[in-house]
Amino acid sequence: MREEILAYKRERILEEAVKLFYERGFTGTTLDDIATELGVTKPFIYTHFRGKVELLAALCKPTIELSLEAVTNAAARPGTYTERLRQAVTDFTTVVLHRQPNIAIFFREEKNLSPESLAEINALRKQFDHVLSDLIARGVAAGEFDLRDHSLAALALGGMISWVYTWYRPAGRLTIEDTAARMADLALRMAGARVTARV
Amino acid sequence: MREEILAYKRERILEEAVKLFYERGFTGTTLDDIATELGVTKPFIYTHFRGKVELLAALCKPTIELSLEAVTNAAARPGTYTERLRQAVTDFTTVVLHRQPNIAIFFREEKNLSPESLAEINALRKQFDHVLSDLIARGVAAGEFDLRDHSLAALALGGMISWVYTWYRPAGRLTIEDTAARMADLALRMAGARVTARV
DNA sequence: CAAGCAGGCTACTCGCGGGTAGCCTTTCAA
DNA sequence: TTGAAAGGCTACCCGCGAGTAGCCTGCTTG
Repeated sequence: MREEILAYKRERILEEAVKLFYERGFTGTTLDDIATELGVTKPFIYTHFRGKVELLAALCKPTIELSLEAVTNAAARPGTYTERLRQAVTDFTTVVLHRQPNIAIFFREEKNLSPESLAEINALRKQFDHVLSDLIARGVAAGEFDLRDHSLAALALGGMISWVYTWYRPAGRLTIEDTAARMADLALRMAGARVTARV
Repeated sequence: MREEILAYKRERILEEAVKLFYERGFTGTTLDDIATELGVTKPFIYTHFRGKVELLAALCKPTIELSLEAVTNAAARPGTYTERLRQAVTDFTTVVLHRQPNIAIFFREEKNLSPESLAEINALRKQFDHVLSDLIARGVAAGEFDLRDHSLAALALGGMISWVYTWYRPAGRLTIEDTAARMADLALRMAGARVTARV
């Protein structure tokens, strides 16, 4: 019970930090701003986090982990490589869109992370690229995709999807599900997969 | 002559600012850092720029303008839409890669721009998306491309290319020209263009 | 009811860095 | 040779915000 309350407080702090960092930037947000928004004072935050940069890491890392999991699980599931890639892109897009602020903050505020946190996160990103690239390579080997440079394709594909954090608007004409599905169609087409819908 | 020297000094300041903002971030760089790197002192910078944020705007805006010009010129040139899209993607990628630090700084430090500068730049970006989206739409209408949602395709395509600023390494295995050419191939494939090379 | 403690707040410190006032030096013209 | 202006530097100010010391309150337990 006490543990749960502690965890809840942590969550609330992070929630508000995400909102403000997203709107005003990391340096544009003070700990007092966050505290005020929560109806508490600055020292309260220090009972839950070591400092401002730890806050930043705590809101970036789990999101990158989720992204990695999404593609890893999709790549490992049974089925054709086409199906797996569709799943990977769909799930990754979904993560990006559900965590849009966190993703945006990470890419913008990378330089404000501690070297240690950044190294950890970059290791995850490297894995991410590897898993995706590998999935595509196996699809090519199986004759499902038509590509010479699977590494480049993985980067292009990862970029196309990551980029949605810059333009997606929840109030816009596309839902998260629509967007994810269409990204998957575009991705399969880019990979040169045989059976593709008209996007 | 005096004008030229003035312009040269401005350029040198910007050059060093780009380098440091790229490596350490906008907030992580002090005006003293830039001055020291140039072998001058802080007030020297103030004889050429109003302040730190003006420096930031001065190094972002022209780069976005170049990007817009690249796609605008390509879209307006004669030839098939396939040729025009290839040109647009090639040229835009080339701009991004030649101005990689500037592009990176813009996307990271957007929140540190003055509202006025940001509004100006965002107007350019909106034009950019419109030109690209329109080019694709006309290609579809002409039967050259096969897409239902040209706006989404433009965003996906723009993202795929913009994203290269995050991963391209000048010392890596691909030259700027190679990268641009392959991006163009991927883009045409994504657009569903008829004649496409194996990427 | 007293003692102790957890949790949070008030009220500070202090370094950093953007921005500036005013001086000094060098150059050029008369 | 002197005067003046341009260009840059020294030396400062000052606000801001991260981080902290120590107090206060109210709840729990004996």
